[in-house]
Parts: sequence; C-alpha cells; structure tokens
Amino acid sequence: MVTLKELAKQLNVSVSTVSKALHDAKDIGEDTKKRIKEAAELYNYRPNKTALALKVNKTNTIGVVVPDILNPFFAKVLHGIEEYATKKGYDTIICVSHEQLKKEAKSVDLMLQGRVDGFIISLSTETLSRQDFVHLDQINLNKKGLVLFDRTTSEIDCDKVVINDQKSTYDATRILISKKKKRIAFVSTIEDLSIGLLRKGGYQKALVDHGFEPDPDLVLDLTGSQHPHDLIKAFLSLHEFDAVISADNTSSLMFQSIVKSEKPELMDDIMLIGFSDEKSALLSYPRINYIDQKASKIGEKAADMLIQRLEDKGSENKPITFEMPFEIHIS
Amino acid sequence: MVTLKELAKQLNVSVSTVSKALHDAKDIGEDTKKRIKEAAELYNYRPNKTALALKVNKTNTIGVVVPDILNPFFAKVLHGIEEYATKKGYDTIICVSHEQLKKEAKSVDLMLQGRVDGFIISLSTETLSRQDFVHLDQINLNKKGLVLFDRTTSEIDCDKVVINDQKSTYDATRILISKKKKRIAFVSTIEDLSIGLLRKGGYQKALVDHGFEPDPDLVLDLTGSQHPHDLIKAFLSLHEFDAVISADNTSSLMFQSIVKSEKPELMDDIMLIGFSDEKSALLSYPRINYIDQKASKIGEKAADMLIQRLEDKGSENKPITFEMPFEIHIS
DNA sequence: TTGAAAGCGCTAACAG
DNA sequence: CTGTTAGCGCTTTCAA
Repeated sequence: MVTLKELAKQLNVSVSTVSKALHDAKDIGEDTKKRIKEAAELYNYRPNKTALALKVNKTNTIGVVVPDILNPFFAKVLHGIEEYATKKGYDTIICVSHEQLKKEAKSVDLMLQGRVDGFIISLSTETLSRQDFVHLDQINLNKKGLVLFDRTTSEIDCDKVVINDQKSTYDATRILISKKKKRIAFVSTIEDLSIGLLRKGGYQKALVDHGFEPDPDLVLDLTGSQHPHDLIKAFLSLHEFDAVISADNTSSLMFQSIVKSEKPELMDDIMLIGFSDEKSALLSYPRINYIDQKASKIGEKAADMLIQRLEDKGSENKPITFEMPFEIHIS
Repeated sequence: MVTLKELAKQLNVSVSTVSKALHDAKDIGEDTKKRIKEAAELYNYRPNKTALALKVNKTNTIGVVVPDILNPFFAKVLHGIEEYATKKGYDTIICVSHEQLKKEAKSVDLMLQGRVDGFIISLSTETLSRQDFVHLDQINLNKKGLVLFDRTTSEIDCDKVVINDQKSTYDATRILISKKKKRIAFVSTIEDLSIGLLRKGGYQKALVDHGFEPDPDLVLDLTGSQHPHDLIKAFLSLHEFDAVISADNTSSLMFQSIVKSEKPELMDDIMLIGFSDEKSALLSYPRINYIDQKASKIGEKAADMLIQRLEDKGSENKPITFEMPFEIHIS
C-alpha cells in the first residue's frame, strides 16, 4: 500500500501538496496536479481509510447486530442494509447475538470502540425478556446513531423500523373469513417472542371482531419442539379446521407438506397463509399464500434513517418509528 | 468516548503513564495503577480501535465477499465465519457481489483501503466466467490474506476451502443405485455454475461406472426459469423415473412438493436426494434426504485458515486447499 | 503555488 | 517509577 508520504518523496514534493492535488484543491498548479495524479494512478495509491477515520472522527461504517443470521428474515434485512449502505459509501460490520443478551451487549461494546458511526439492531429474545438495555444506553451516551428494527423496545428512545405484526395476521385472518372459512387454526414456532404473541393476538382479535369465538384447540404451538412433524400430525388427526394462519416462515411449509401427505383429500379445502416472500413461496406447490414483511425494505429503510441521522447534523429531531407496510399475497 | 488524553488530564499524569497502567506494565507503581484503572472504569474508557489499527497497522477485521447472502448456503458460511472471527477477536465486514464482477472488484478495492487484514471470498458467476482476477491479484500484491471458498479458481494461488462437488453427487447417486433405483433423474437450478456442472458430472459418472447409460431426458434444467413449477410438472408427465438427485437446495423441495400433488401414487417409490441441512430438511415431510455441505464449518475453517496466516508470521508456507467432508443423510 | 506543522488516539523507545 | 517524544497516514490551517 503506497502512502502519501512515499508518493511525496518520489515526486520531490511535500505530503500536503500531494494530498491537496489529489483533492483537486484550486491552489495547486495544474501541471503538478497532473504529475501527482499520474503518479498516484501508477502506484495505485488508495487513501488509507483507517487514517481518515481517525482524522475526521468518522468511520463510515455501520454496525449491525441481529439475533440469528440463519433466519431468512434477518438475512434479507441484512441484504437490504448492506446494499443501501454500500451505495451510500458505508461499510457494514455484522455481529450475531444468538438470542443472547451477553453476546449482544458484547458486540455493541466492541463496535463502540471507535469502529462504527452507528448501529442497526434487532434485539435478542433474552434482551427483551430481561428488559436490560444498558448497552443501548451506552450507544446514546456515546452519541452514536441507533436504529432498532422488528424486535424493538419502547424503553429506548431512538429511530425504529417495525411492521404492524398484529395487523398483519388480523388482515390475513379477515381474508380467510371473507373466504367463508369457519374454523381457522393458528400455528407458531415463535410463541416465545413478543411479535409471536402480537401475531397470535391479531388472529384472535380478527376472529372476535367477526363474531367467532377463538378456539384454543385450534392453536398449535411448535415453539422449541424437537419433533414438530409429530405435533402437526397429531393436530391433524385430532382437530377439524378449514384454514391455517402461520406466525412464521417455517411452520406453514411444514404444515402444508404434512397435510398433503396425511390428509390429501383436505388440501383443496384448507387455505393456508404464512409469512414468506416471493422467492421462498416458490418452494412449495401449490404456492403458499403469504404475508410479505418486505424484509429487504426494512433493512434499506433502517440504513436510510441511520445514515440520515449521521449526516444531517441539523436533524436533532425527535426519533421516528417507521411502520413498514406489509403485503398479503393470495394466489 | 473518553480518550487517554482526557483521562491523563483528569489524573494529572501523562498519557503514556495511563496507557502503560492500563496495560499492566510492570514499571508503574501499584497505587497509581489502581488509581488510573479506577478512573478508566469510572469514565468507562475504551481504547479507540481505529487509532490502534493505524498505530500497529492491523485492523483485526476480515472482509468477506459473497455472491448472494439470501442463498442459505452463503448465509450459513457467513454464520460460521462471524462466529469464529468474533471468538478470535476479529470483526467481520461483509459485502455482496450479486454475482457481478464489478461489484466484487469494487468491494475488494474498498476494503483494501486499509480496512481489513484479509479476505474470505466466494467468487461471483461473472468473475468465474470472465476469468478476470485482477482484483484478487491486488490482494496478494498488498500482502493481505486471502482465502477462497466454494467458488474458487486455480488461477489464484491462495488458501482454499472447497467441497468435493463431484464426489457428493457421485456418492448420492451410488446410494440410489444400491437401493435398486434404475431411472435416476437430475434436477438443477445452477447449471450456470461450475459447481453445478461438477455435480451433474458426479451423477453421470456414477451412472456410467455402474453400467447405466445417462439418459439426457432425465436431466431437468431449471436454471433461471421464471416458472419452475411448470417445467417440473411437464417433466413429471413426460418421463418415468424412480429417483431424483437435486443439485441445489431449492429444486428438491419444489420437486417433492409437486410430486406429492400431481403424482401422489409415486411418492413411495421415488427417492429424492438434495442439498440441505438438518434444519431446512425439516421443512418438508417426509424429511427429504440430503447432502449436507457443512456450510458453517466451511466458514469456520476459512476464518481459521485466514487468521492463522495473519498471525503466524512464520508461516510463509505454501497455500493449502482444504476439502470439507460432506455428509449424506438418508432417513 | 507550495510547504511546514499540528493533531486525530494510541503505543513504545528512550530519558529523566 | 513517570514523562517526553516520535510516529502510524491523513487533512488542514497558516506561513512562506
């Protein structure tokens, strides 16, 4: 890696002259400018970002902490963040909390050590259940940017990007009702998350609002199960239903697959709605109906809000919570 | 963020005294040490990593470039890298090439500007088809570490982590043959990748080696198709087969789902083997048979090799290519 | 039009 | 035992 100094020596000029020339400062002679630029090109000079970061106290890096990168939702959000950040000239450092408060706090702490300008975080289950947010306070204390998404908390005052979880399943349930479905079941693998409960709440509220009494027997909780297939099979043989809402992106696929094997005759009558996206919906046949949370867009939006804060020095405005509209796809 | 300087001023000592005290240097008095450490604790001092990086010319950061983070394989590798790197005290910067040479090269170029100590890369389709590796040469030129994985090239001399793609499908096919399967089909959505061709090659070679003549009619190419379902349905109605090898992690799921709907009577006789992992295999019922590439382990291994190079100054040894053993799971 | 010098936060050799 | 100094690579006044 060539440095300014080395270039300067080569050209028999001073470091500052080289720096200015490369920045097209008007007080440098056209000829020297040209000479310097050619040399920079020749030696393939690249400014050292670390030095720059130290100098101007800005790393142009954003730190992302997610609970689980193997979860397609988070992978998609990450994708949106990375894409937008890159476009805006920011690097993206990622850390995974594995749903643990300790790891989350440690990640934040590490990145806080002058590595990033701001954070985009989705809180771990443990963080939310323990309601321990001191690491987030640290971020604010250090005057770094912070955007929370999806798994957020009202305890921390910062920008947020969320989806209306309750409304998503409410609307989905309403669609099923409008299709004359009478016994709508609910499956979930995320009953331990507040968004899981919100989604169940939306389902129940829709039922009540439309004159149905929620039947607890029609709620299947797969959370943490080692043998979800068996639970689903048992459920199939014990209960009658004509539609299913799934609270996550896996149980609907499992459910459909098992119904097709075990009760193929029911397939035409049972309507399923899960959470998914255009691409993943292709994995099943017939294509599953799905609520699209617009994960990539959530990532983009979060990155956008963060970068806005970082660059608009004037915007000491109050934090904003952006609600990303979801889409329900029925085929 | 408190700096050494500020701490020093508070305590009326010099910056270097503070620095040394915090590093437990033996030449600082126990009492001052204690005083300084307490103050550091009190003011929540954290060393600035950017300054450190500049000072010691080591960023403790590794740059990762993958073609597509939405592909579960890459997400898993990333997971392995992140986990291992974090454990070893390294940050992970990620960039996505979207299968484009230009983006890949740009990402490398950006990270080369003093941001990372080394790279872990899986090459984009375009990079491989154009055989353009100048950006990788740049890495070597700048004496940064480089580990390629999965999508590699023999043109570049560096550490690599691969799986034996041909052998994976060869073995899988052999298993099908041993189960008395006579007409084994092959589906793929990645015929445009060299690993896709290797996997097909393994399938074909196994057939030949066991006295079967590969039937081109039994090879279904879904690459780039907008309507894979239709192609699969057509295939089902046109051809007879008793087993299927899938070259990727999506087509096997689609295939199984469609067979169950369109030709349920065949389900018991058709044996499928795809690429997947323990968790994703649960999405289908009956659980699909799968080749597990050990993606997380590939990530770990790549990170391990890179960090080894970065820290073992002595190891100017020749580059190594590590072949990650795969596992075939038949249920 | 160019250069010298200071400083971002830190470490480490060398003095005191 | 503690402080002074130089320097990592860069930008940016201020002088020349």
